[in-house]
Amino acid sequence: MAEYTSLEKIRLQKLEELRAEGIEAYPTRAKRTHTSAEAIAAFEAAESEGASSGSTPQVQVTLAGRIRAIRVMGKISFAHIEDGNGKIQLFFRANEIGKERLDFFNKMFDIGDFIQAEGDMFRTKTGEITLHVHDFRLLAKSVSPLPAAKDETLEDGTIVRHAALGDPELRARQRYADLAVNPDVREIFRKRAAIIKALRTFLDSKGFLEVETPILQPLYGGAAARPFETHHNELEQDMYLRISFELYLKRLLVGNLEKVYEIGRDFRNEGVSFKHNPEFTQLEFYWAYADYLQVMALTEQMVSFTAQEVLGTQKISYKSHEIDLTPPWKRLEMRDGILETSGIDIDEHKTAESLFNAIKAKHPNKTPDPKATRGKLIDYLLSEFLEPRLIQPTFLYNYPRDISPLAKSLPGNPMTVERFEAYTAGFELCNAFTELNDPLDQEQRFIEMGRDYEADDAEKHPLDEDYLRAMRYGMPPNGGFGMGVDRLTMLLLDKHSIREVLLFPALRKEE
RNA sequence: GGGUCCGUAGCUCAAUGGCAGAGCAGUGGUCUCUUAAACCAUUGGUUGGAGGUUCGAAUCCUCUCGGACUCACCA
Repeated sequence: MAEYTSLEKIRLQKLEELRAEGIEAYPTRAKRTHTSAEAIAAFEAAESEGASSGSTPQVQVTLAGRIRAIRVMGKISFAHIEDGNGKIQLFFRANEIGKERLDFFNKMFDIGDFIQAEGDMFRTKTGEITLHVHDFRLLAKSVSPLPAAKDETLEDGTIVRHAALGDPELRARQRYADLAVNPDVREIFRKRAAIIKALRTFLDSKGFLEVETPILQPLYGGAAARPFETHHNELEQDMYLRISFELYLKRLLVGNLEKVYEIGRDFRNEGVSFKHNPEFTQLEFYWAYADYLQVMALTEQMVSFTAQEVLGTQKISYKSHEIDLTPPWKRLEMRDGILETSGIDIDEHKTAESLFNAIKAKHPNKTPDPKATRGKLIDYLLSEFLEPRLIQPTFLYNYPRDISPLAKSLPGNPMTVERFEAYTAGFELCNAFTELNDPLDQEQRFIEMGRDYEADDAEKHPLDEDYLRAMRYGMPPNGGFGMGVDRLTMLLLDKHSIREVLLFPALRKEE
């Protein structure tokens, strides 16, 4: 049972008064002929027409929206309402609607209420295009006051928001309130939708088929992450929420679907941070007869296309960095990048022990994990030395085999696989490789993986026999790709926390 | 999970051991072109929660809840 604040009690009192007067506070139907933007455009058009013919513009509209500000001035009142397309001012005057109706508006309507108002458009003395209200009605009463900000329009047209809802927890927990009072937050999610649409448009245009694979899986795989576990009662079996799409999408290549992609949710039962949420949106595609170099070329096209579609430019700003997404992006072999930044040539250290000693000798203050595999040490060098310097989009390619169990080795170089990651603004954007399609090699890698993780029960990975069975039928050579859509959104919109680009990020439950 | 920091009115924020405050919002009033409207008056608090130290705690201590940043983890 909700406990009401004093402000809410006042509004509940108003609801009772409305009911007593026989006024429905939540009518079933609303009417609107124009959005705020359409009404303003219609009036401007009528104005310019009137300028040539000499007539006064006549534009009758019915608007609907949420009250954001009320200014009562004796026998007139002003209000601003906001709808999905913007704001517009309402002008109430006793001359037209009568003193009684004006008092009714002043007394019974609050910021946050939804209102329907009809009248004709005009320009106020200060030039603002405004609705001259002849009739109005309540569409929905707001019981709880919105954490409403006040917008100040400066002389140069910039809008300063005062007392805006700012508490990051409250904004995420009550995203509905955040969205209601912060138009720029709504804009983030419009752009996010545009990003996903652009990705689809791009892949569709390249002949990829969008598919949907199981989220609820009897086995999980395709990434190194702990899964969420659940249980199916009727089947009497444990199930997992997927941690990647990879193994199912590649089964489709076995089935002769040559180019497939999926955009959907992955779930990883791991830490939460500014770039990690337990559920996140992933894009993966698999492309038969392509290799990682072709995937690289497609990646830079796809990301630059998306930026162009959504932002109208390929030059973006992230934190204080100016980043140019125009292809081609820089290509840097991982070995060279690590050598340049750390002074260590990983090819000269074929074992974990040798590489560990080299790191300690060269960088005594660094603390790599002495139990790490060679691949993990290389990953450590990458994140310590190289990653922070990769500001402009860069493909880092050729990765150690033992941290890439699903990727194919370079011909003649079994220690290294054909894999790349794209880095921008110092963080990883995507991960791709020439996919391993040799069922016997794959089985061997799974067994090796099992051995590597044996000590660490939490990261123990099941061997997916069905995936191997599929692969034994024959899988075409192919290139595969995965990208966090949330991360791409952060990059393109210059947002520095994943929570800013998720409508409802994971939060601890209240109380 | 570790470290650092934060939590005060519906919102934004003051008060650093000595009477819990301001602006906005709200309520009552003046006001027929305002726009962060203005002006006059006024309501509003278990200072996240529990315990402790003290003559006295928003302030210091312990525990706890929630969050931010950061580290670890995250093929």
